[in-house]
Amino acid sequence: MELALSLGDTSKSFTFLDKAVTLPPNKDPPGFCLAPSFAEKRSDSERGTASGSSDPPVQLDLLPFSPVLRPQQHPPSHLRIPWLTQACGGAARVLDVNLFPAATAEDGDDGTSLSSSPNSAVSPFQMDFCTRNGNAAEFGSRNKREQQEAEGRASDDDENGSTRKKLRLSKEQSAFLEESFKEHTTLNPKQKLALAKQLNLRPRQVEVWFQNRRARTKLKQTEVDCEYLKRCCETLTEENRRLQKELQELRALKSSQPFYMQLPATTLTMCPSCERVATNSTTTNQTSIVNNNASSQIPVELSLSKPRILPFPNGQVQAQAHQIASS
DNA sequence: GCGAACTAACCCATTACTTCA
DNA sequence: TTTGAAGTAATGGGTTAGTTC
Repeated sequence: MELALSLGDTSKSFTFLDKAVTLPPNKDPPGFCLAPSFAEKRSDSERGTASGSSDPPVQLDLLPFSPVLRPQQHPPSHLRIPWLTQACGGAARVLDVNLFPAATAEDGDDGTSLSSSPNSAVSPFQMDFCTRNGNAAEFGSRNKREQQEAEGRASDDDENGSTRKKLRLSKEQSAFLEESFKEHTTLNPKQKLALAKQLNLRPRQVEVWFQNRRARTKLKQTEVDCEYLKRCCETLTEENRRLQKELQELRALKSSQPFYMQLPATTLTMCPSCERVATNSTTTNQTSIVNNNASSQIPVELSLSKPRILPFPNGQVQAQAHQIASS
């Protein structure tokens, strides 16, 4: 897979709940957005809204774009991200929480209730597909095993937990969570509950999925960074090798041409008219002229950079060189 | 105002399980 | 059929910040 890392301002396009998503309509999604930086702790207010971070985000573009759902194409009509549905003017309808008796009874392991809050983000969701009592067939392409898992999920959850059951999320669930993650990498409690309800999962599962997803994102970012630093290191090593070689050559040149040794100057320039070399000392701020008649070498700048011919910077220096040479 | 206790949310390392070559 | 690697859901501990007393 080809990876491309781009740094830029991306988070502004992605808002939460109250603003539309500004994905280009006929263009591929902007890739894999990493914002905010996971190296930083967020304040609780930021956690609560999952937006409004003033820190410039880091965008990681993973190419080719992973085959996750696009808002225009996916998810299917029965799987709408609540905030997207609301923002994009989808056919959202008021959710009657009484449709989810099992959910209100269960309501997740975090002990929060979502049934009665008038401000709950749950209410305007389009909830066409499933309820907590496990009508797993509505996930469409879910296979038999997944259906069995979904049907047995509630009972498994209520067991004493002696054995750790690992439930595989269905493709639709994963895609839906992925799409949500693209919009915001953290969830507030209401969003978490809403997602859990829509996906027929426990809030804890949604929470864990987002945690693991953030961890995977960070891991990918680390790999990209590592690769980038590796290339930087290789480039610098090569550059260092080249400079060392150049330094050796210059030292050899100096030893074979002793007159260079007398020069405190770091810059040698040649007067194009008299063909004399002028040295511009940076330490003494004094210009001296060396007769170049017997020398066949080109004037060079004695530095650790690539040697190059130096023109006289201006006529004043050239006149000064003439003056010193003639005196 | 200050600090201890509590809580919630998160990150991180790790485990446990599933899938696939 | 077996097996090891990779992927990932889940767990537990630690940290941080907000709230309450």
